[in-house]
Amino acid sequence: MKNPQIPLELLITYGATFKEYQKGEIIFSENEYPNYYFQVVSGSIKMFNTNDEGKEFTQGYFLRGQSFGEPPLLINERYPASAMAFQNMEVVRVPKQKFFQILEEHPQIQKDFLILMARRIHNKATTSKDIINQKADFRIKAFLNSYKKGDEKELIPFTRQEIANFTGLRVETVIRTIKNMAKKKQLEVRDHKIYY
Amino acid sequence: MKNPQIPLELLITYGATFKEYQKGEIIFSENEYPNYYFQVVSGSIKMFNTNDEGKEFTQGYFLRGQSFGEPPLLINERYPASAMAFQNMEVVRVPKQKFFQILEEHPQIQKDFLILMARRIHNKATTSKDIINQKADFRIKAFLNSYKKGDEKELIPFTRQEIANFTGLRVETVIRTIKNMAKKKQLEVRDHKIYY
DNA sequence: CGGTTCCTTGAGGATGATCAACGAGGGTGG
DNA sequence: CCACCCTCGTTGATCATCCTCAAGGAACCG
Repeated sequence: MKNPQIPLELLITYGATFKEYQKGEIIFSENEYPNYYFQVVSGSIKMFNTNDEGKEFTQGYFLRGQSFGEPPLLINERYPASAMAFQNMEVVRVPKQKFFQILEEHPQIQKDFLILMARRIHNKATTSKDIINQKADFRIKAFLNSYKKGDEKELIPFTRQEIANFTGLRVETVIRTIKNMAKKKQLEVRDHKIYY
Repeated sequence: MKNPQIPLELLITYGATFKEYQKGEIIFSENEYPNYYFQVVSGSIKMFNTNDEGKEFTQGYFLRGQSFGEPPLLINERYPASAMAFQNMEVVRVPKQKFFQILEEHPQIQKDFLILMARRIHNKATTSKDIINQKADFRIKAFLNSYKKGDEKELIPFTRQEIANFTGLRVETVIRTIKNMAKKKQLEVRDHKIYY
């Protein structure tokens, strides 16, 4: 695990336990009260909401080394979204009180969390403005840009459904829009795979 | 100023300066790099984005005592949105380096900021899910709920345009939807004023 | 090879956007 | 006090984008 939010060894000294999840399993659900601090050991998770009509909205993905679900823990509120294993994966967790204790006893870690939270807000503000009030192709471009690593054209490892869930669009709209973008040379589709 | 994020006296010992803005004046703009830590002394500000077609999206309002624009400051990034005086108002500000110094020298304040950032994320996650993927009346209800203080029916102090900017809708849509909600007794409109 | 997941296409529909006027109320200066 | 202006609210008509529904097709995996 590279650059874990909190080193595993440290977590272990505070009584951390490890747990495996199969792809699709729920780690916690919207509206529950948090009891643990979580970190991804391997694999990744998806944070998401489901609306009245069953349509899903993806708040974000969390990869190996990243912590997730801390804000509600810090402010004693219910989870605003659910967390699901996006692949077979492993998490490490410590009980709430232990987490607070870690923050107290390790000022540098507390500071790291302040920076992390700031980064998350920045991210969410950017994502919001890129989705709300924007046309389908703009939303998709914003998504692709944010998940792109380098400058070269690269394979986008998300299904059209996943892109739809993240951008607040429907699969069919994503398919048609992407086709259009390909026609305008804004991206490439080879073998149903998207390169951007 | 009640419950200011950082007490004014303390800010002053770190060289804070005060500045007044007229309603509509810009305090900082999207894409600029931050140089100051800001706090509202009186009045309020609006954080917002403008899209290609000039349509505005309101990220949030910040009232007296609240700090704003800290996340980009903490992570050395550009502002993702602009800040404008929503009324005639006053801010207090300290230079970036002084702000970091305050955090270093006052652990309790650093902790307060961690909590504050967590609260903001929680808020943004909630707002996102209430806007993206939702129908007009749901968006408006979510907005009204979030800005409502008590349990009694109360006057909503926002224009329809402001509601539109916050919910990602158009004024006309807000007007028509509110009219409809009034017909369904979900709120009241007397003298053009909204009670909810 | 069969099942599962993902992708695709077309037709039709609905919600919200756009455009163009106009109305209402409040404040200001003559 | 009245006229004017400015901001905000309102309405109707038309339009566009995206959604919905329904039906297959393609790719991949065990």
